[in-house]
Amino acid sequence: MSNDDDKKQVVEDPICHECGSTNTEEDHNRGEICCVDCGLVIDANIIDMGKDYRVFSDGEGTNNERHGMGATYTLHDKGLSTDIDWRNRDSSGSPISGKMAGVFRRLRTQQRRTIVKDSKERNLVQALEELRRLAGQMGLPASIREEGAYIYRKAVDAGLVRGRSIEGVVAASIHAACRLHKNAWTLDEIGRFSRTGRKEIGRTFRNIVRRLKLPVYPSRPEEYVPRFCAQLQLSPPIQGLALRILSDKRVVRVSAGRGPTGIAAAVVYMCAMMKKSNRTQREVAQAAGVTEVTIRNRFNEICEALEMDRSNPSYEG
DNA sequence: AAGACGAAAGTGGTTGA
DNA sequence: TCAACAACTTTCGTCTT
Repeated sequence: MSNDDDKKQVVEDPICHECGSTNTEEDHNRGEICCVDCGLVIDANIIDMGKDYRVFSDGEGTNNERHGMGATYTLHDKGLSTDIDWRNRDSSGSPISGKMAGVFRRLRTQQRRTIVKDSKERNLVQALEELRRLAGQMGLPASIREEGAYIYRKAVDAGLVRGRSIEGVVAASIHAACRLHKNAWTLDEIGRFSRTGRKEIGRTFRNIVRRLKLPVYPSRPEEYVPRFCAQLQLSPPIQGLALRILSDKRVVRVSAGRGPTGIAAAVVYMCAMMKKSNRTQREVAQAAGVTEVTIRNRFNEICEALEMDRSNPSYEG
């Protein structure tokens, strides 16, 4: 892999959760991404990567590109502290003298001691390491990692880590970040990657949401569909059909008060059937982390709401 | 034999007094 | 704090393909 590939930021095209449109627009004044078709705000608090047009001295303002990486919450010092290279070379690449090498060795030691200055910093270094690992295994985008790291810092400031494991609070922060970014993962799914169990993550998550007053809303079935389809190796048209059915008013009405994963699982099961890519209830249940009974119940309710033939469902909406 | 079906009892979280 | 409640799970016998 080339160095360029390494640095290239992977940004997924934003998709509207409301109408499924990819026709979106970034508004840097308000820091929002909006759907052009239906006006839904898809993402808020986006970062403006553009030039800085302020002028501080003569001659500036013509080339005010920002240099170096931006500040990030995923590094304990936000990536803003000084780095001293481990190679004993000067800027042109030639070796430095033995005397200077000694000076730099001592500087590096001092630097290490100043970067991690107290127990809170040490905690943060360890926690953000765990956060990177967890987010990496889950394949989360940078925006959710940042949000997770930000929430973790807030949790530390609010004294919510005391008496709980770092892993648990990190997992709960990730869960909260996913929910805020409308990309919900179940506690079970996260628990699979974390040393902490579902119950502890859930408890900590509720605590964090309450104490930090995070605007977390109940997750929606749509958020689970892409992952369930991927796990079951179902084609994009099946995923699209599932999303269309989920947005049907009759389905929304009959889903009220029900677990979103069960709804998503039933609709995915149904769409696989419609497109002749049948999956068994057990397969879908396993992918969604619900039981076959739940899928059956939701499936029956949705069929009834859409007036479908249960043994041969079809949909034109 | 595998998958689907549905009844009945058990479990864990939420709500409201 | 506790009981009531709804959603979901577990278990199991039966039916269908």
